[in-house]
Amino acid sequence: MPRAKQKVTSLQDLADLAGVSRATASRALSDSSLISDKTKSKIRSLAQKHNYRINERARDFRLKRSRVISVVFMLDNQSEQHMSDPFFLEMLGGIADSLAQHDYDLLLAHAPIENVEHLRDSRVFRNADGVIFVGQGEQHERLNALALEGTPMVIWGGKLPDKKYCLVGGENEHGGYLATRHLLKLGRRHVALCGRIDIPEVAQRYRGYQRALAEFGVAEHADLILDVPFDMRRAQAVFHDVLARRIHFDAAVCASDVMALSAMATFSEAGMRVPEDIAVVGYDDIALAAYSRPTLTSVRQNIRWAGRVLVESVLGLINGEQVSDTRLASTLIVRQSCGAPPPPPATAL
Amino acid sequence: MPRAKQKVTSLQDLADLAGVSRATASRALSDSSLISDKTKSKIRSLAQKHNYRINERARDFRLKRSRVISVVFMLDNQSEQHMSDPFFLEMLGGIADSLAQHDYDLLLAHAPIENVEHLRDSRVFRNADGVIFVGQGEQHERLNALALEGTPMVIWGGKLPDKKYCLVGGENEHGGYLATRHLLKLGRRHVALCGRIDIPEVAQRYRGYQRALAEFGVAEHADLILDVPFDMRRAQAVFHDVLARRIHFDAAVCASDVMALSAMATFSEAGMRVPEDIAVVGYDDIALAAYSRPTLTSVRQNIRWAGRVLVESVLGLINGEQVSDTRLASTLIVRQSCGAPPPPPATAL
DNA sequence: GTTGTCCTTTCAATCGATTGCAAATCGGCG
DNA sequence: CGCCGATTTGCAATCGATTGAAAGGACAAC
Repeated sequence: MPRAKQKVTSLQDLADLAGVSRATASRALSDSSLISDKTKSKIRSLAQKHNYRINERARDFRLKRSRVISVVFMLDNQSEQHMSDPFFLEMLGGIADSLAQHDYDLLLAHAPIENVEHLRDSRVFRNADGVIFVGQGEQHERLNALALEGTPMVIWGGKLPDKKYCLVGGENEHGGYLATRHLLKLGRRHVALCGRIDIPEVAQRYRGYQRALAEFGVAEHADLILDVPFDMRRAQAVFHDVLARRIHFDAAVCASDVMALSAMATFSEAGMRVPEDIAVVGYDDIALAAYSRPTLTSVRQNIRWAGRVLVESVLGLINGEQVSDTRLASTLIVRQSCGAPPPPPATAL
Repeated sequence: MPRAKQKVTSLQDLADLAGVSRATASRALSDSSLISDKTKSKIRSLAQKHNYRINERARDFRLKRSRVISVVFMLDNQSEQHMSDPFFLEMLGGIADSLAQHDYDLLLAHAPIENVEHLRDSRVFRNADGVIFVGQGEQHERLNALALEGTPMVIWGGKLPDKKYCLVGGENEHGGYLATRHLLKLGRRHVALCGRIDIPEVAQRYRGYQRALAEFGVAEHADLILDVPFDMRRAQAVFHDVLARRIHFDAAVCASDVMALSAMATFSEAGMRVPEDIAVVGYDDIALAAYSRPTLTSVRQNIRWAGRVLVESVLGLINGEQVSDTRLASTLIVRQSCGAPPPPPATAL
């Protein structure tokens, strides 16, 4: 009958109850080999009976750790911070679940892709044992500098030659290749690539795009490399502009599903038929992609797994382990019709 | 020239540097009236010069607070936790921004709608100064009990008569009314209501639905009240089933945009024309709603503002203030065509 | 010179844990 | 009984801040 007479809140209370010292109680609970089994079990059962729970904040303070990991989303919008892509939610869900499993808290933050410097002295770095960046933006150099300062740090993004940080990323080259090849196989010969080439992940997909073109003997055309931002509104503006400039293309590889949906809407708005006139392929395979009309073909990466890997990598760094980079597989999901493939594994939080 | 000779990490270091005691340094930094201006400015400039930052964890420990607010998403899926709705991301973004502004951390968690009990003894409650619940699920009683235990707690949801907790919610009755009236005005007479009536928010919208029907002299039909879960996959199954049962309806009010998109896809998959045969109205007005074909009419609530209000309410409770409930306005967004209204304010994180 | 007042500053306890080292206890053996 | 070594437990410092109470100093009045 676990009925507490009076609240046992501190280790001292528990120790008093057991008639031992605080030190003994502490060691008993942490299963130190210094304590006899008899004492251990006595203290443990008392703790249970009085519903004692260690004050984690006190312990963390003493041990000079925080059990907090900061998660920084790098957003490509200069002025206002926008984060409307379900991709982020899926990634966040994967990270959050995994952190919870390891008894870590998560501190959510965002940074504009053009400057992470202000994070250095913020809670993001000061109050956390480690940091996960989602996206590199254009901050490669600054991220390198931050990594060298010692805070354990892992980044989701694309590999750059001189990187000093631990990286987790998808097979972007392969993904770009798959998407492009898919369209070429369908007979398209004027395939646009939409995204910001100065973002490492997109740059890699661009290489895959080039490889596919080469394989099919199709010449690359500079006009078809479109600098489209991830932000929905601004993406739409760019697509409008592209149409206005009467650039001729019959297919588009987009850097995200949201971008693809945005493209599809803009194109059909302008009177073109999708996919008859312009076929579109997205990236990420978000759950909603299955519900668009026409349904969206997309390159899937296992984002939830990516979250788990990011967490395990940063915890490894915290424990002083040698952590190597990880590359996650990319697969092309071709959707025939809405009902056919069941909606992809939805984002669990 | 802010050049630190040796690291000044603790208050003690700073005090030594200034030739005062730790107590004086502490008071100087917190602007206590006990300290003379001269001393204050001396200590402050020293702190600046040596780049001293207070150890927040130590302070929080001393002050027995955590500066963490838990955010719990209540999900309606029994088995696996799914959270694919961009609505959550928008809400989370609003909450996260607002918490950051007040220098609070956020601890992300989820709970199945059928049981929040396990949270009681988890970090969610033990390590946080307050808790925000997004959704009530079917946990009204348990939430009441938790609220009475003393942890500051605010809930996003629908008002229930005997609630003991602080509530923030939308004008659900009005929203349901607007959506239904919109369809009735278009001449539809067999309007289905899709959602789970046992969830308070949906129950309120149902009342608005009834009011609109009554206003147009349309009889309510029990067959048209469809028990559709929020989860995309399961929603789709229900819509399939409804079609199989040959229930006749020419319009649907859905409890979320994701549900509406799911409905539209299923219906057109089955050969019906949307909106000619079945018109659909969603709820939340997520950014992607503007990009669906046909575009989705939806009821908008200002979710980012809701996040801010939730945060301010829970902080108010923490400060011992009397905090009253808040109701946010709902407006119907009728979309004519994709490009016409610019995409709604995207979700900022 | 002594006393009283007011303004500053310091002393020292405290929050709840961990841990190196010293001390106590125990059992066994000469 | 005394001693020894091994095992078990306790002492006390420590992490970095806050804060009530006491002490110190300056200055004016008596």
